[in-house]
Amino acid sequence: MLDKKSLRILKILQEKARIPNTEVSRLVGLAPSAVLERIRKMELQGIIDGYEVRLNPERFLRNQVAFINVEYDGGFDGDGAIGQALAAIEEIQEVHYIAGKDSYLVKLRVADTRELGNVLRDKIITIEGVLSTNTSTVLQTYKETARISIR
Amino acid sequence: MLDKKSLRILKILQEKARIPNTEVSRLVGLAPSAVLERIRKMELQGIIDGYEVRLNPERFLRNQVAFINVEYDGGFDGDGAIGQALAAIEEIQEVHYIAGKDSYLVKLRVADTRELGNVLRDKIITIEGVLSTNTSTVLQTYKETARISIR
DNA sequence: TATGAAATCAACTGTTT
DNA sequence: AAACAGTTGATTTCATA
Repeated sequence: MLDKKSLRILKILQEKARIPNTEVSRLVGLAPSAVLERIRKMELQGIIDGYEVRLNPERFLRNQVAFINVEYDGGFDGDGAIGQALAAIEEIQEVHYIAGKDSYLVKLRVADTRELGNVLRDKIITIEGVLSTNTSTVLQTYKETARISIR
Repeated sequence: MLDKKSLRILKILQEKARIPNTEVSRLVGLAPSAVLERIRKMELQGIIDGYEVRLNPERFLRNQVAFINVEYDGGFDGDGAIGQALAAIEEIQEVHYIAGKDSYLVKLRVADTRELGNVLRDKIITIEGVLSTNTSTVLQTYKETARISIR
């Protein structure tokens, strides 16, 4: 479905999404108009979902990462209501429903452990149906990317 | 440190990083050259780390997400050697060292559970010092973003 | 730090192969 | 699908406020 040139374009965009099209065209050996058309097509097909700036969390007081296991009472989770309530919390970056454990795994970013406590107390355990939480705080991050290796 | 206009620019770039500067300038009410200079400065200061394309994982056979707890023998983790070895695995998107548990938490993306098994068997448990793994597979994802709310 | 003018370069369209 | 040429529009620099 995607040929070598398109994969090449995506790899370039994964590194530097704000690169000019003409530079991409030089790198992949196509005319700028051809590159433009390929990118457009991939955007329309939903292969490319968008472009994001990567901000440095340290500069925005979002240095503390934590993962939280959220257990709940099944009676309150119709249509994933709890997952949606968790997703609405701004400090939470990821909400996953985990197989087998009947629980959600949540990733969040806050300034420090004090703020972590506040979010837990004020925003998470107050969700109707949430029974308990189990927090793992991160001491060090060795890798953190949304990149997928393209093949 | 960052005034209202710069925050506004960052918010715009978080949504659409490939937006032309002139359009940003119209949105924030500054001249294009002023927008350019602000963005340049934030790039140099490390506030902006880069720009990424967001690809649709389904289109690249990366639909299965899993979180893996990796326990290890402390004697083999000098200088975070195990964290680094985990980070080098292409299917792994995140590697975090977790407080208290003496373990790593890893997030990965693969095509399916078969591939998950292969990565575990061939790439993770083969790292010297890794004692055991505990995998949580994701059934549904409600939210998944690297965005931080700017303030 | 912002603006505005001017130059360079890129984006985009239409046409052709 | 791609290239080419032409037009529109964006980026960038610089002088100035």
